Amino acid sequence: MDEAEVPVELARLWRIAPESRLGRPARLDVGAVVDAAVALADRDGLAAATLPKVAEALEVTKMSLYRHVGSKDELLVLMRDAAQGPPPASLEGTGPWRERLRGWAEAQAAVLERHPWLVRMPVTGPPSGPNGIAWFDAGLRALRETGLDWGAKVGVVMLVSQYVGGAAELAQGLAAGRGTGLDQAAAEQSYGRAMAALVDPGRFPDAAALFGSATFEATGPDTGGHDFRFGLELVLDGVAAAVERA
Amino acid sequence: MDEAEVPVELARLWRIAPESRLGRPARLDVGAVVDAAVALADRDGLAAATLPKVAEALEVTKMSLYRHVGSKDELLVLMRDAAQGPPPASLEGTGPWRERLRGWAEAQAAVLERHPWLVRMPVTGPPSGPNGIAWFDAGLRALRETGLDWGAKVGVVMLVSQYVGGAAELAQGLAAGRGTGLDQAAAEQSYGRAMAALVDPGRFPDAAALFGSATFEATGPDTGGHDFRFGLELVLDGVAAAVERA
DNA sequence: CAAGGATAGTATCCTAGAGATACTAACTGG
DNA sequence: CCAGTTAGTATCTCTAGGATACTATCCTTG
Repeated sequence: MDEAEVPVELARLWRIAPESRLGRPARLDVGAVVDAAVALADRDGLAAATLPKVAEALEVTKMSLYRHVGSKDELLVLMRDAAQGPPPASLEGTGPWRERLRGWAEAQAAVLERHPWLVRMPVTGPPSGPNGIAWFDAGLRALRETGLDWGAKVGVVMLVSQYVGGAAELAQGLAAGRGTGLDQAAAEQSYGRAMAALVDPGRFPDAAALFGSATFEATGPDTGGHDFRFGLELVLDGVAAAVERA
Repeated sequence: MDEAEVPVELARLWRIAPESRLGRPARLDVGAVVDAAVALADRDGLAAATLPKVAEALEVTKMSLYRHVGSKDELLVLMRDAAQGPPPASLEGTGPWRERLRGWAEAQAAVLERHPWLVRMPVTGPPSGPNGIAWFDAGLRALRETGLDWGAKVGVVMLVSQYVGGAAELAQGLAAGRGTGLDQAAAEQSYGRAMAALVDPGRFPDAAALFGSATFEATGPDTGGHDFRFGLELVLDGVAAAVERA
């Protein structure tokens, strides 16, 4: 635990305070800045979490934020870890790996529903914050009894995580379209109609058949959840095949 | 094929020219703008594809671009479709669905390698451009003989596509870290060391065990390809389970 | 063959964000 | 009480996206 080797950004992520009692006492700290930014993103989307707006929310000038976060990109990393939060205690229990991994995926989906902007955030690398690590750890723990090697476990955890993120992104994409008078049904109908006009059955036989089918007309609000389950079970089936092989 | 109902942005995506011979003839067209933007993104990343820079590359003022693309966001959509290009002819052949879907995924991975910035582009909805539709169509065609219903086929195609994108994103994230003198091995070693210092085996037993293992030290340049195959086969196993059920 | 309408491209403005620099303010320990 | 240390401020620059009002160039029609 030699913390001297840890770079500054990681120290901030893990909230390792230098504990210096010198100089002017701070009104702000990393947590306050990040919380304010997360609150803004929750309310008005990721684009609203700008340095000027965060500063205004904290009643402070923009530049003072740089005392605590280093850069906008670093703020984004901090925001992700903070918004994720720790994995819920309900994942602690024991049980068959499939149930546990399913629960893990659903818990992550719940987080993404609470903070929709998390989905659009660029992934800059492997998890490195305390909460990111905690989720990662929980995912690995679900696979503990499977006999998979480390590489496979990592692959499985990232695959499931990717799936959850992709599904959330898709759900959000479908849910967008309201806002300027068009409700979701109208948006989808207009998409379907335009596609029907553009997709030539000669060039794109299968796609045209899809758009010709009733698939894009009967999508109610519950479909998202149903589709999510379907894909998740598919992924879990794939994991099961790997587990049986090991 | 009533093209009157198609909104302007879709008309531009599909290159449906209004064919008006009136007025001053254009030096530019949608294709030229998009190609220039793609070239910039290929060379210097997505952030380099700004309206001023595209305009400079075309020796034209920034504002003239708005005659052809409508907005920056629309340009991004156009760029995606253009960069994807049509799916390769090699996917046309027939064969068992698993081989075909695998080939489809690999072809898509190749596109993402050629245009790395595609990975980071926000997904704004279902595919709507000609190339996006063509890829989608090819994916559906690979599943034609599986007996899956439309909803399942769509889910499978999107799942595989998501997987490819996620894997590419991960590969890029790992490949970043060079640039300021640190080569990849050094970056990974430094990441591993910092994590080893921060991840408390008491709080995060499985993650700590992972970082303690040799997993993060033995990753050569070929590992990406290997991991990609592993995850892809996993996904295909899941699809196989769904196909057998149908 | 000249208007005049239609379209392409330009010049100039504004807003907003990220960040650099140089400053002032507040505290603490010698 | 003062010198060093740290927190927050004021002001400036650069870059980007976009709005508006203009000029340039061409085709068509009278």
